[in-house]
Amino acid sequence: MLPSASDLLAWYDRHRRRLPWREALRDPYRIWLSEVMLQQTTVAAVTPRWRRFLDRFPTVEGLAAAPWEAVAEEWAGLGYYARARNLHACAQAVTARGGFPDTVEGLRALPGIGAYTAAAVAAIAFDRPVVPLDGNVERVTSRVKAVEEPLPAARPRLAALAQGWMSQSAAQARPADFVQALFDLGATICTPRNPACALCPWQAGCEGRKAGIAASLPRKAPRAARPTKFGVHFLLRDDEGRLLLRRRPPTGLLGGMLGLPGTPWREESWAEEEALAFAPVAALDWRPLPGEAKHGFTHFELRMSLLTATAPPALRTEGEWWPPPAAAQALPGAMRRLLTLAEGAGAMASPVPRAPRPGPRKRTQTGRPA
DNA sequence: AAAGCGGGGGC
DNA sequence: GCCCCAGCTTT
Repeated sequence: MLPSASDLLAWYDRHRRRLPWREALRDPYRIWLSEVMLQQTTVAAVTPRWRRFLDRFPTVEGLAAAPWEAVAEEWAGLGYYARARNLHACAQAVTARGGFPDTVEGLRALPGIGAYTAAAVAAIAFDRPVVPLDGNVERVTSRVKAVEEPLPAARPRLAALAQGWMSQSAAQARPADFVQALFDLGATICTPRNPACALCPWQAGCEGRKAGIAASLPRKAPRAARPTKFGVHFLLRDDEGRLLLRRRPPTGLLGGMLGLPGTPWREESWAEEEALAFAPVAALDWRPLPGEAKHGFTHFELRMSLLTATAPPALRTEGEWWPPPAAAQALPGAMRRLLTLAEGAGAMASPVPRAPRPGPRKRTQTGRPA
C-alpha cells in the first residue's frame, strides 16, 4: 500500500512553507536560480542572497551577458564556487538556445544541472511528474519504507520508491506541489533529529516508525577524518589603504574568486623565510601579525597566518587594489577571515564591515598601524 | 565508487 | 564538536 499522496497534499495545503521562489510561479529562471543556490545550502542562507541576486541580474539574458567578475562578486560568501561558474555558463547556454528546456533530459545536459536539479526544475517549473532525490526525500523515503542499507548505495532504491509514489493520480494532478510537499515534510516534520512523527500525515503507514528506528535513518557511511592544513598570506596596503587582491586560478578550491596572495596550503606548517618566496614582492619589510585565522572546509581545516607590509608608491605587481570594505564584500569567507584578523590587530586603515552592534563604536584610528 | 568542493546554523 | 543542508563534477 502506497503512502497516500492525497493525504500529503492535504497536509501541504495547510502547512507548506512560504518561500519567496514559490511566488515566482512557473518562472524557470527564478526556480533554477533557487535550486542551484539551495544545493547543500540552507533556506535561511539562500533567501536574502536569492533576492539580491535577482535585483542585480533580473533576467537570464542579463546574467548571460554579465562579466564573470560581477557574477563572482555576487556569489562571494555562498560557497561551492563551481556553482557560480556553471550558473554563468548555463545562463549563456540557455540564452543561446532561446530559453530553458522543459524536459528532464534537456535540463540535465546543461552545466551545473545534475539529476536532482533537472528533476526539480522539470517538476516545479514545468509540472513534470518526476521526483528529485534530495536530502529531504532520502530521509522521508528511507524512513517510510525502513530502508537500512546505508547511503550512498541506497540512493537508486530510494529514488525508485519516491518516483513510485508519484504514480498516484492525486500526485499526477499536482506534480510541482507533490515534490515540494515531500521537501516540506522532510524539512519540518521528518527532520534529521527528533522527527515530529505525531504531526506527520504519513505516521500510520511509516515502517521506520513502526520498527522504532525512524530517527536513525537514513544510515550513512562513516566520513573520513579532516586533516589540518597551513598557509601564509600577504596583506599589502598601498598609501591609500587599499589591499592587493589576486584572482585565483579558474578551477580548484575557491576557483575564479579573489583572494589575498599566499603560499599553497599544505599539511606542514611554514617557516617565515620559506613563505616569503611566495610574497608579491619579497624585498619589503614584511611583519607577522600575531594570531591566525581558522577556516573549516569540507575536507580539511585551514590555519592561516598573515604577513603585512606597506607598498612603496608606484609599485608594479600583478593584482588589483581594493578598498577594504569592497574587498570584504567580494572575497570568499576564508579570505574574509584574514581581513577580520588584520582588523583585530589594528593593521587596517579602515575597519572591515561587520554586523551592526548596538550603541556608538570607537573608530579604528586612521594612519600608521600601531 | 570515491574524492573534491564552502559556509553556516542547530544542537 | 558534529551533523546537515532542495548536489555537481571529475577521476
